[in-house]
Amino acid sequence: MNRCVCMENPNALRRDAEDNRQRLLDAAREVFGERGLDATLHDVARRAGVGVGTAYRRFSNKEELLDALLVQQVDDLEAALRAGLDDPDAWNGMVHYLERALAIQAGDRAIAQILSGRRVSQEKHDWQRDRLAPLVNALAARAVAEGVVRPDLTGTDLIFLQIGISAIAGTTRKSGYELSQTNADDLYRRYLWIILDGIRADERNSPLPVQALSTDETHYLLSPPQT
Amino acid sequence: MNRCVCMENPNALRRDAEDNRQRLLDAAREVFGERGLDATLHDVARRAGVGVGTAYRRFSNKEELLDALLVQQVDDLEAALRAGLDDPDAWNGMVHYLERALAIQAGDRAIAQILSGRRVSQEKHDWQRDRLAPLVNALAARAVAEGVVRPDLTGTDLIFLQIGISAIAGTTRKSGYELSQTNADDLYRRYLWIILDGIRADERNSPLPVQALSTDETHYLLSPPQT
DNA sequence: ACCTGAACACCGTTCAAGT
DNA sequence: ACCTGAACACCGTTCAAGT
Repeated sequence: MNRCVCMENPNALRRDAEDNRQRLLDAAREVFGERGLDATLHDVARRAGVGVGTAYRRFSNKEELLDALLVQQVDDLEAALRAGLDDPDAWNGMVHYLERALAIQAGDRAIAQILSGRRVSQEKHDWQRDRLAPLVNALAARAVAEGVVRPDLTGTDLIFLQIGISAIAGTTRKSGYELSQTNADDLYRRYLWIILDGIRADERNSPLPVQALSTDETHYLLSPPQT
Repeated sequence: MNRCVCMENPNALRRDAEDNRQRLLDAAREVFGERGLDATLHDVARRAGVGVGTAYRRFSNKEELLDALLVQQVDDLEAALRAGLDDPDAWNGMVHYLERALAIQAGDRAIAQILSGRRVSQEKHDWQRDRLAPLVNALAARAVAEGVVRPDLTGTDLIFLQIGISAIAGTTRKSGYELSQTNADDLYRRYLWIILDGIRADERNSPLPVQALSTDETHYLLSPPQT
């Protein structure tokens, strides 16, 4: 019996339930990471070695489970952002953040699909505004202040550009077969670097035709109120 | 009776069948354009005013129907490419092509979804290689030859960059509600222009970390042999 | 409390029955 | 020939029955 555990935290799951929850998360990360969002909850449950019903007892639906995975990724992104801000050089910090963020996204098919347009959860996306947004904004603002990027660059620009590159990475992600010399898995970095050249401060930069979105508008766009 | 028609072209569909085919294509363009790839064939058939079975008599499956829509879009893209090549100014021709191509893609949710990563048909994608690829390659090669873009730019780069921007457009495509001042529908153009600055010839351009893919490799990646 | 798997609804696809 | 819609399989989700 685990009375003490219960007394310490009355909300804690029973140990077997907690085990199953973790097993489901692990299985989900594998299955969705490999096969993308179209993978089946039946498959996830099978890989986790539990019944489908158990998945639905721990997560109210498929989206909730994906959301839980997203939260883990957001932890990683937050770490990457903080590392970027810690870099004494504003440009290097931004570049390293983008490299790291995209490596995370490119390695997980489901994440890439979500970021490149497929809606998932409508709620719970406070994460972006509350946790990541101030950090990306700071990263962009510092680079602007030091004059290393074009003066009209914003944090939301970085988000949208990440979305674009992530879509490219999702397309080039090899589905099993080998490609001649070039490693297609890294191809997205070519476009990251082209975009970095477009971001860099340069008197030849053209004035942009459309204003950037504010953080709130971006948040609203990426996770609109439920239908 | 339509004996003459039959004699002229023995493969022609009966008039009612041809009508239904067109009705299905129109309905499909509307439904998929509005709601994206997740829209139902039942819905398309209903909007077209025919039974589901009819859809399956004209198109062997959902992918085939989407393919038929793609073919129409490819006609438009080809026209945009030819117009770009006809422009006496290499840079303007390329920019106008990209603007036009992205306007087409941004206006259709299904197209944007397809381009930003969701696989559709495995066959029939000879179109890209056979019809569009030589034209994009020529557009890029001319700009390189005239020294208006970075010397390492290829036609396949334009394709992948389009994919990225298209993903951004798909994300910002408003789903019904208004956004303050900025028109979110046009936001993708902001990123097109940032990318154009990254593409433009400039001695400060950084060497790219990854080689471009050849046309054949790109084709292989975008429409691999069947599983 | 929690677990399981049969059962239901929905959508892609097929096919027997109609014209 | 072509059209139709009921019918089947598959996957998301629920729930009665078991521990």
